[in-house]
Amino acid sequence: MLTIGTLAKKTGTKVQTIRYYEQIGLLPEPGRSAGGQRRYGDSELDRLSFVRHARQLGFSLDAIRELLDLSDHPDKSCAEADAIARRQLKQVEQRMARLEALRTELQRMVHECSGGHTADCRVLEVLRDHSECLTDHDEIGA
Amino acid sequence: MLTIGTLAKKTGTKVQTIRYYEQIGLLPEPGRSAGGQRRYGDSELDRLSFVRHARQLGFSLDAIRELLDLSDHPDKSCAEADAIARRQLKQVEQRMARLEALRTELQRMVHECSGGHTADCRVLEVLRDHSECLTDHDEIGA
DNA sequence: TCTTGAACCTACAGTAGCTAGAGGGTGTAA
DNA sequence: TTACACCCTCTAGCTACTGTAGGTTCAAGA
Repeated sequence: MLTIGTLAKKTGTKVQTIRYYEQIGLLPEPGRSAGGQRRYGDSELDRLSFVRHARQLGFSLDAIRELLDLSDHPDKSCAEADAIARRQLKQVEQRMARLEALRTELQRMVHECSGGHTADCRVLEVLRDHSECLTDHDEIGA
Repeated sequence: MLTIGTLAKKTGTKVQTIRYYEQIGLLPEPGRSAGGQRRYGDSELDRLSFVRHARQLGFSLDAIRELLDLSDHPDKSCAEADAIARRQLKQVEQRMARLEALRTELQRMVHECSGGHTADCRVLEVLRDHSECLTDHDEIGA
């Protein structure tokens, strides 16, 4: 039986995060010691590892909830899990494309800056005048 | 003189967001009509455009605050603005590298999925077993 | 001049995914 | 038994907004 601190160390999670996952129903309520402290077994360790790995791959907690549910029902079709992963992949690709455009413009700003006074700063100038912008950014957020 | 709604349309910002920027001190308090409604001039339009453009490039509101301050002092050295932009560029490059790794693993998951039952789903299997993971992910978040 | 309806106002709550702190209780080894 | 690391709950905070409730103002048309 593991304490919450041990589970945290084993999974690279903060203690508060584990309690948070329990609170939002991502992890089941664990058993408790006589004094009321949480005690975990291997199944909880596996479940939390699953969650952390999925988080590291950028899945949202909602998506992870779906994936966990699928994982709990081995007879269900795999198609749904596949769809979630594809959706995630698409999001990652979109974000990459967006960052690519940002990188280009930031590089331009930085390379053109000659290092004088802010009055002539290319960085500020580019920010001031959107029309100089080579790329279109409809959406905000990386 | 522009109403807040017109300013919002011209800059592609939501009305609430403009009020929020004012609240956190990113935009100055504007003049008001006799009835108490906000009225904006060209300087506010420029300032908000600057903010939006910087946001679109992924700068944080804190970074934008610094950039605005520099922009307000044309005699200051450009070096600081340059440093902020370089920091941002670095962040973008780091995020891209991270997304690249995620994309690789997601592609692997998706390509290996044969479409049967979740019991044999590669997607879930990969998530379950971190040791199969080709990449290291210390940090969470794109 | 009056009315209508869109646009405005403030204040507060909610979003994701945690993280930190206060103030107190538990578990274990010396 | 005492020390001390660890655990508990509860609440608030973070970023950058977004939405809602309940009420007021403005400008155009009758």
